[in-house]
Amino acid sequence: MLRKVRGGPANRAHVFAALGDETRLALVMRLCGGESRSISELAEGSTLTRQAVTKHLRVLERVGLVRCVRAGRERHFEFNPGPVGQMKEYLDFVSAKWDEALGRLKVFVEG
Amino acid sequence: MLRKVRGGPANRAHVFAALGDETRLALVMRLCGGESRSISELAEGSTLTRQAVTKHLRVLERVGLVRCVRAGRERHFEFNPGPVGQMKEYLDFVSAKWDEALGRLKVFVEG
DNA sequence: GTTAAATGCAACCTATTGGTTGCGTCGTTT
DNA sequence: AAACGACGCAACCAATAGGTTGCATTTAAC
Repeated sequence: MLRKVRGGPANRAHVFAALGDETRLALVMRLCGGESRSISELAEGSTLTRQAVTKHLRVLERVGLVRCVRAGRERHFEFNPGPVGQMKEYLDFVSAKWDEALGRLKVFVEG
Repeated sequence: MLRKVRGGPANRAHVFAALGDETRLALVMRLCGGESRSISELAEGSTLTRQAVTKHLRVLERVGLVRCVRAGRERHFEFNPGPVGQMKEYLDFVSAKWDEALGRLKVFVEG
């Protein structure tokens, strides 16, 4: 994935990297439905260990894609949409730059 | 990044993982401007070796974010917008599901 | 036909990932 | 207070990522 950046906040690459794993993608899919879940709940359906799921949740939490709130002896994780917006902004920028380039090419070809 | 999936086409996680690296993010930024560049050109501005840049380009190529066309003794890499669209679709789906959940919550709270 | 440039290929190295197991801790529950 | 449930922490492991170096190959240029 990514080398850890000492103390730095999550940059774009880290956010993309956080989604660059099937397990974490599946976790986000489950959590974006609105209901927050405990670690054990999230691990229950999976073939993975609870600790493995915990590690993935931490990765998602570091980049802000999920946040965790303590509830008694459980930790409930819920989706946080902020970074998704950031990613879309980046992708839109790339698309726009590409479309603009295509536009220039068209003008050039057509005279 | 991701364990290699034997023979399978690039799934969503692989595409996100491909952007989960600062160097590759920078490469995409340079290439989405429209002009295709050779490996040496792309390596020139970088602190990295040509071979390192080559490896990153292959990662981007595997998921379809760039494609390569041979031109004499050079290989020119150009941006390909397809996977960006796929990523946006996924992110839009997640956002929509989240907004829908918020909507249900609002209805529940307001009676 | 040499030479030089752009690239391919393979070996190698280190740090990180993704996963496990074992055990300690902290709240709940009875 | 004892037992159980959800969790944190640390050690450990195999595989991969990211990077390097060295050398062979192709192609352009002189």
